[in-house]
Amino acid sequence: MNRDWIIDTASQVGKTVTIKGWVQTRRDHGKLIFIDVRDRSGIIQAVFWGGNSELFEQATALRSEFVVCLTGKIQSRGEKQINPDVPTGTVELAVETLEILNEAETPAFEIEKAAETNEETRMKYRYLDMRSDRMRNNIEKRHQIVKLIRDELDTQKFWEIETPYLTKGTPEGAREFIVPARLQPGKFFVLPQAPQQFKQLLMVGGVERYFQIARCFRDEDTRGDRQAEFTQVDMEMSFVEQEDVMQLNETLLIKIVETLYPEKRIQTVPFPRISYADAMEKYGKDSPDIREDKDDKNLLAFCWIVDFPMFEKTDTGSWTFTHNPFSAAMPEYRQQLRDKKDIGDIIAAQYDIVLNGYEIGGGSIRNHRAEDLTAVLEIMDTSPEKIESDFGHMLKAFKFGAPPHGGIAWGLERLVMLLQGEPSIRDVMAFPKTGDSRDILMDAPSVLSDKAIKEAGIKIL
RNA sequence: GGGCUCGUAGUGUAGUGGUUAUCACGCCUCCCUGUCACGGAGGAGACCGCCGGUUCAAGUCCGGUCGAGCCCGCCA
Repeated sequence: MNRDWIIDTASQVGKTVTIKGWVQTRRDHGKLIFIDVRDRSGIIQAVFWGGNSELFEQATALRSEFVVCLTGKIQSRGEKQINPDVPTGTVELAVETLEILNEAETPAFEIEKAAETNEETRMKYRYLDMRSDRMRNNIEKRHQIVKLIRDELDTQKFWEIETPYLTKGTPEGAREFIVPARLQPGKFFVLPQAPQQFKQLLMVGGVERYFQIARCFRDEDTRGDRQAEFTQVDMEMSFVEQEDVMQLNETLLIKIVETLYPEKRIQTVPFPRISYADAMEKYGKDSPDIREDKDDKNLLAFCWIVDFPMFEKTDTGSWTFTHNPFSAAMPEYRQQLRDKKDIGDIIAAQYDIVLNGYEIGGGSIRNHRAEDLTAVLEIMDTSPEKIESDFGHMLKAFKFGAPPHGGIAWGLERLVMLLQGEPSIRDVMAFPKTGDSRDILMDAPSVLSDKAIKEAGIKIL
């Protein structure tokens, strides 16, 4: 590829290079023009000297965000001309040729001032926002975190497997996005709120160790730390107990911080473990912020929340699960679950990972025996017909030699948000949605044609 | 479903119910050979989100609406 990265030029004095990027600023001194050129890697000062040359005339026409290809020689700057604030501040590009690859209208906001610009404008012009240091750094760091996770889980013998996005609705939990099934009029797929059932079926399938960087969809109201569409680092393992899952994940989180955020300090290692009851009593929430100094930008206080009650009473007095129906009881409570005795006292083999007051993940050991899952559903007074229609496929699968298994899922954006010190998960997503889950860049959702609606087999009320 | 905050040139903002709506950045023209937040001179750009009401008079007060954000509910 015929281009040199700007960041590399700092050590390339004397070399003739080809730089491609965007014009960040222009400082026109009449017979001397400086152009700061930006690519993904950095910024370099390009110099055009005087007179009436054709090259100089071209440089006069350059404006903010023009896309250019520059060739020339990297030269070191005079001592008084060094800019210590820029990585390439000791060198500059003596331009020999300039090609304008594309012109640009005046940007909707100054790229260098994106941080002060209204978020609505930033989202509408996300492709401009992304050119800012802040957003580029967030996107790059997110990539590096995901890559580290992939590499690490690969060495731990995990397989990355994609599970369907067109799937079956789940009976409880978050409201789901629905997708009309054209070939089965009147029937619908839903988009998964999590790959939960599929990853358990992978365990039945003998995969043993699975992970996925999985997109999940929940049609609920949003928050600064919740989007309708988000990404989970989802994993599941066979032949493990709670301790194994927690250890592996703790090690992985520590490795991410130590490798990619060496300036940050983890408050306590191993991560403290707090029972659900203690967390509620002491902090009033199950995602406590246990930082000693909440003003310390480099302090990361991880903790595990454990010993969740398996069931809680609903408003109507019946039992419901606190997490999901697939969670198993702690080993010492498994007989009690089958006997359906003292239901409110049963502790689940369930764990949440919390960072600086945010739940960044949660998981459990699952019921791998059909009778245990059935017991959970019966405790909740689920009718035999509903058990069969909603969970029959899982119960059936479990009867064909399902291994003991368990797993966890992280909210990737929340983790990246906290590591990057951003106030919202929108800031670590390339194309986030607004508070009412609209995409103001693409203008979605949008009205469909009558033909498309008819083909989908649906009617608009 | 509910509560709260905000909406003024391209961007960020100032603006006691009273004349021609403030400032900075950006933009345009001209000048400038070492700037890097370049500098200098000049210029354009707003009908104050939208609709209605109160008032002699509304950017300012009231109601509604649209849009953005925060929070509660919700998020197995």
